[in-house]
Amino acid sequence: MTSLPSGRRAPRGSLSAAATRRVERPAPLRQAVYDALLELIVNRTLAPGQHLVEAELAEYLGVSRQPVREALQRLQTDGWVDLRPAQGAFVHTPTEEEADQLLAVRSVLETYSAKLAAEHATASDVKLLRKLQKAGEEALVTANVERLVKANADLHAAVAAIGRNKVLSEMIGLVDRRVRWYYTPIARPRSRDSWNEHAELVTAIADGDAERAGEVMHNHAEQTRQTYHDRKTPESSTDSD
Amino acid sequence: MTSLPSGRRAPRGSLSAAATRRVERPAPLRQAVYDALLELIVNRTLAPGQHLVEAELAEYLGVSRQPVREALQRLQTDGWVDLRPAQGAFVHTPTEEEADQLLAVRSVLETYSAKLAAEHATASDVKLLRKLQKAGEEALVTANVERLVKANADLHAAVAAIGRNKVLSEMIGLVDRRVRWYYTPIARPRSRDSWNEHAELVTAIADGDAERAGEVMHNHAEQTRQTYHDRKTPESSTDSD
DNA sequence: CTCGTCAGGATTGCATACAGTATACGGACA
DNA sequence: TGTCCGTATACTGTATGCAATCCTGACGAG
Repeated sequence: MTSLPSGRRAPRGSLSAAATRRVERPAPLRQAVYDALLELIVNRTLAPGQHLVEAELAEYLGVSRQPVREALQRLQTDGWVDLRPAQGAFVHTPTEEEADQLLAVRSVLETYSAKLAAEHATASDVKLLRKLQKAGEEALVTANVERLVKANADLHAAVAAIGRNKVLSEMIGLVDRRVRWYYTPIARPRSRDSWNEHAELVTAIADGDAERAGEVMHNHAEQTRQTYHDRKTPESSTDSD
Repeated sequence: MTSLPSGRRAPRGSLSAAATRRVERPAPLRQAVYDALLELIVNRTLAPGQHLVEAELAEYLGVSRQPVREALQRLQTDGWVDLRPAQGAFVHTPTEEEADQLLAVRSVLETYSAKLAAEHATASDVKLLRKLQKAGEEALVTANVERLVKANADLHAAVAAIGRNKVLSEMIGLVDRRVRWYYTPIARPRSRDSWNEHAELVTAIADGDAERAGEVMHNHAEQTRQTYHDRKTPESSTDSD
């Protein structure tokens, strides 16, 4: 290290360039492991209820047990796995009840988020929303499931971000990801309606109409909840919410 | 270990005694460490911004670094410490902005919680609430800060539990603890008002009036938020919310 | 006097080793 | 044949060791 060019320093330029966020930190291994395991859980490679053996995961990922354990810790507090003392980690099995409760909480948080967004939205914020809305519509016509899901997530995340409440944003992010995990594989015959509602939402936010934005989002979320309950017909389809 | 009386077995008697919950599991050390550290943070023994050195904590608690690390992981995801890669753990320093955002989220969650409670409350639930309310009133007249804080936390937790939404309860628990951490040491000149509002709340819940319960709780939470903002007079006092 | 460079100590991140506990299997006895 | 018990195995929980990285402060050049 004695003769290495000190490449860790921030690039030259005015200090105001700090808008580019912090310098890239060494990226701890546990974070990578967390992401990897989460991906495996969400895409069902690791099935709900499955017993996760630390040693196996460690070998599979090419690391030692230590970072795996730390990742499992976080996965537990985020609700993705259950950690039973002296027995190990199990992929969380969502119950009917829990899914509904989660959808209810999501509804409340998203409604508030929409209100805040309507109060804070700037011109460029609206522009971004319109762009995301457009991306969603396009994904809709091409029937690209992958893109639909992503577009939906992006839009909701953008609304949360506009609200300027970081605590709320993080919470919504967490809840939304779990909702998608429960909900996506089951039923989604309402992508068309969903994006119409999104359009309404964006309009309300653009108008700065907090009351209406909250109302629209509330209905939007409750529709999703309803759809979840009505799914006794395992009709395949692609919802984006 | 071969000749020890098998003292871990459940006491003799009918199996139906299982109502006493599960057998005490080996109680992982990390949990104890988590609780210990959280206590130290909440009571300000570990000051905000302070650098937490793993080795020191380990020695202080009489364990190795491993369980300390795992506890720190959880403390991070719960928002109590910041874990900077390759630098270590620092007690989280709450900003003005963050505290307000947290209070806002709390308001939303608690409002919903109150509505649910009004819809689900049984006779025995109401009885419990009345008991907790009474405990609070007593703590109020004896001006016992410790008991006041606890009584308040108990009441809110009970309301959340009555709502029968576990996801919501957990979230409220998390948020409330952090709110108390930020808020308690600063200003609390409204214990009297606070408990009057509690009384109103309990009544609304007992009547099964969801609309009103939500309204009361909303005002209650917003009052707290307001008080937080108005505290430019660091007048010592004892709030319970 | 300011800035760049570099050694030294301290601390984290990861890997490995050991001990304790839970589950599974197999044999003995009623 | 069914039940109970003892042993074996597998896995988790905890402890320790080592390398990489970061921060501090001092020294020297401009």
